[in-house]
Amino acid sequence: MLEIQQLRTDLDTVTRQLAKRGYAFPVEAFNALEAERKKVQTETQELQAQRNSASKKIGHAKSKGEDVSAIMAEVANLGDALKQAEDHLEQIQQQLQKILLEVPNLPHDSVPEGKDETGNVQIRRWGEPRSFDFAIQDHVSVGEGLGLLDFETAAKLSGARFSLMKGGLARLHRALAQFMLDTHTQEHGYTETYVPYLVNRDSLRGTGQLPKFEEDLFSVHAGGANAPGEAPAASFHLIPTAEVPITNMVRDDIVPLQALPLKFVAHTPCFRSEAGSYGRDTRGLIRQHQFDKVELVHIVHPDQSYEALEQLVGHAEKILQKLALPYRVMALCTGDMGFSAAKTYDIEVWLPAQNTYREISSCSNCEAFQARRMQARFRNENGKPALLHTLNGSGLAVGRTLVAVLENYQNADGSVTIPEVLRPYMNGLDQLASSRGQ
RNA sequence: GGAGAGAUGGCCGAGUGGUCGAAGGCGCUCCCCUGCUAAGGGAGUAUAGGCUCAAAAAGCUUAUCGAGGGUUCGAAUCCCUCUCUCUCCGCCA
Repeated sequence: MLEIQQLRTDLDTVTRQLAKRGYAFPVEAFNALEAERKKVQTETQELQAQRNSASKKIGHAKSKGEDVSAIMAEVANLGDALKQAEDHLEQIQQQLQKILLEVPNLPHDSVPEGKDETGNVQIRRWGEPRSFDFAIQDHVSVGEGLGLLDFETAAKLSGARFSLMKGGLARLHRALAQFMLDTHTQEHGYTETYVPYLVNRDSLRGTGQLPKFEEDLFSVHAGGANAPGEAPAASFHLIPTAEVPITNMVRDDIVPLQALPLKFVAHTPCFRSEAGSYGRDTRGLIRQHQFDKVELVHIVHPDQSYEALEQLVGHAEKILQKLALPYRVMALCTGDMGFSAAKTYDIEVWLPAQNTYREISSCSNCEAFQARRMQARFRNENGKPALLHTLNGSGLAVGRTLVAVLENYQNADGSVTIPEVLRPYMNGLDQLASSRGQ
């Protein structure tokens, strides 16, 4: 959410900035509502002041045993007018709020301008893609060839965009998550957290998924999807990312200055409806309704958020470096950034079967955008509450990391070498060999 | 699931219709006092808005006592709904 003051005083800048990311701010509707709001709010508050002072007088008079009928008469007609004014004001403010909640964040000055992903800018590249002297397979063929990856059964259990892993592959998946958690907690100073996978609507509003992206979420209702008479507010939503529960830890809080920065990591499943992505990445593990992710969140002093963003990306990169997986870091352009982000780096890992780099992490500084929605504050140097800055990034998407391992570490005989750093998590195993159902 | 109790400022806690944004205490800030420390005295100490203003300062004003609704000229206080916490019972991984 943007600052309403900024919209009132500097609307031109705001609309220009938003236009960079392809968002047309409804200037006229906003200005009309604002003018109306100002008028009605003043009226309402005047009426309230009248009522309050009359009521006070009645109180005084009564305590002295005086007659109050004269003052009562004075206020008699106030009620209806006041009620009407209050209702009107409420209605206007809801409309303003609706506009505000759907406006994306302003891009930081350093964000390259562009319309879509073709406008993203490569910042750096790490590692050299391995050259293969045999015909490579994609991760699906590798996994199925090993007998450890089974989409057919997953489809029977749930449907499309679900997966089933077995044996060494399931273990490798777990090993990756453990390895990531251990690295971030032991080497990067994150506090490990275990968080709810079902969250309420306030949390989703706080991080920006609601109200605009409802169709991307799965929701659940106690007692079944059609629980009679159940209000939508009583429903839960499955987290699309651990960013939601972790970041909302500080919602409605005032964090002491000396507690900053807060750095949390969590390994959670993520659930996405993938509405609107029909036909994209239908094969394999790349785009699933359910996937695991190790998420990093920073809650920081506003002066430090850009420094924190660089650190955050570095922490995610570290995982790929340890796994010796080639990647590149992209600065997303204005047109490709997510709703809440002021600046985003994507990390893209090399997938030999696709002969390209694919997103495996997205690290964003949301500045005060989420904090304002969440009323997440800290007590600043002057002892005054001020909005925090929030950042989040994948460190990394576990399923996609598994894909990268399967493809980059595959061998001619269909086996997969297990990266060094994962072997301690695999009971010393050094490769996934063609399974006879272990 | 059943029965009961509760939710008040940074914290504790008083307050059952009127001068209450809220006693008192703790904490914190500033000042005074005191060889140092400790103790003591005084003052201050919520948040988010709106309006006036070029702006700041300042002033005026509104809202907020878990959330939402209602009664009333007036609600922390009365009524309704919800959320959460605690105690006991039941069930359960």
